[in-house]
Amino acid sequence: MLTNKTQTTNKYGKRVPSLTLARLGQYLHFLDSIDGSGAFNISSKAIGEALDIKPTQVRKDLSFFGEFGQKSKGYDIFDLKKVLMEILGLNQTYKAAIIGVGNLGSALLNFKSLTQYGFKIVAVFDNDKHKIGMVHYGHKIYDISSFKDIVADNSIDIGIITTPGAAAQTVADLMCESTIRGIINFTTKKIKVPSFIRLQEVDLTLEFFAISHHLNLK
Amino acid sequence: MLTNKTQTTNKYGKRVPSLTLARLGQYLHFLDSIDGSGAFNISSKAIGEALDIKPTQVRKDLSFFGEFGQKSKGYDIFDLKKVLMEILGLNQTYKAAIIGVGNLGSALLNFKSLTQYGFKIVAVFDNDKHKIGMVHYGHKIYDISSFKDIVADNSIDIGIITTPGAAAQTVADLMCESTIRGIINFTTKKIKVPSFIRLQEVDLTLEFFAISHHLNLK
DNA sequence: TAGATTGTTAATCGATTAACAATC
DNA sequence: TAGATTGTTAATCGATTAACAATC
Repeated sequence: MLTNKTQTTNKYGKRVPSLTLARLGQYLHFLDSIDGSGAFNISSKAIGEALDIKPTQVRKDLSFFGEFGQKSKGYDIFDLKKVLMEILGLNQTYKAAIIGVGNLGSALLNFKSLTQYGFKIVAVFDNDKHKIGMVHYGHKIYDISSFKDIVADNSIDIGIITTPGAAAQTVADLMCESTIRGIINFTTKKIKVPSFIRLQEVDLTLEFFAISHHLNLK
Repeated sequence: MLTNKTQTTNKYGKRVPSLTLARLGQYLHFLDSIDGSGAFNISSKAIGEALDIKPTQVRKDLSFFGEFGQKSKGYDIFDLKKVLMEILGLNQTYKAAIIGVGNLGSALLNFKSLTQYGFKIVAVFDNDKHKIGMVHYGHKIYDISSFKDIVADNSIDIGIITTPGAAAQTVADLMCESTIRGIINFTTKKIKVPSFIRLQEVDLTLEFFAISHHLNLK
């Protein structure tokens, strides 16, 4: 979940709120969606209106990284997209491994947006004897016991945890001793990792709870 | 994504930050995980340590809704679970519809945690002629054109959008004219809904961007 | 009693936003 | 020039946290 808890520091040493980071991603999505519509420039006002964000917030977010606009013209769509992709580290590709080939793991395996932005799933693991060895959507499912070797051989950057919650910490520990430097945990169990690992916890049930809480008030 | 943007008001009229709401869900998950371990009480300190949250934050979050602890003892695990479930509206069941039977839609269809907490998927829709009529994990896939009737007949509460982004707003509009009062949008396209609808936007690519941004700095 | 732990107050911290000078 | 829009400053707003009295 993208909260304002974790912060990063940009290349100039400035602290960047992680909510800013989340919004930069939204800006990129929006620019992608209007690209090719004929317009060349866009204002912070227009971006803000589309995304329900104040224009000052848009400009402030960008100001952490430089000056990219032109007074009275706004931002060049193509240039801003390039800038955002650079900020978000999307000017290179990343190798990811999925651990836990359930429904969610399979969904991520086929998630087109990931490929589009340069995230490549290069290995898939499970501990279920019935699944190991199977070819699943073009990916051979490996035994979790061969995790260390395969991750090292492929110098994998990102680990995706889609196991049952009970296995999350064990899997995370395994990842932390490998080349993996970023982890996305899709289980409802919080995990602990050393500070040199970037961790994103994505708990989908919390999104449903926010809805049920709200509906229940009525 | 659970940000601190949307707020709700509790039954006493107090404003509740939505980050508080997200944490309440985490507390519940944690209590679920230690339930049956033999302990009867737990302190805010212990909850905080497990979830990497300050004990004062835990107590503050709970204080929006009442006083549930006992001085020098902490909280009764069973009682606190009950309280959290009530706050989160989990003392009843909800009927949900999924629109878009791709990989993510299928994953949610089989998401055990949802059933566990009382979210029941009662109808599944798509606009793909090849999918319509098929029985998918026990659910017949309906034509999106029959959406209005089926949602009304089943008085569905929650709409889950797992279509391609391009269809998100159209689908959302359809939902807003139905009995649906809560929407979860899994596409990367932001949608607009009237203020009486609770909207949760879940953009999974943003979680990957947070990782790539971080790895790219190194 | 001493120790543990609550609930709440007040201080601090950080993020958002209004205002505005600069300028294309 | 007048209008549009930037980048930044300073004010505001809101969330987190330290401190502590209360009390089991």
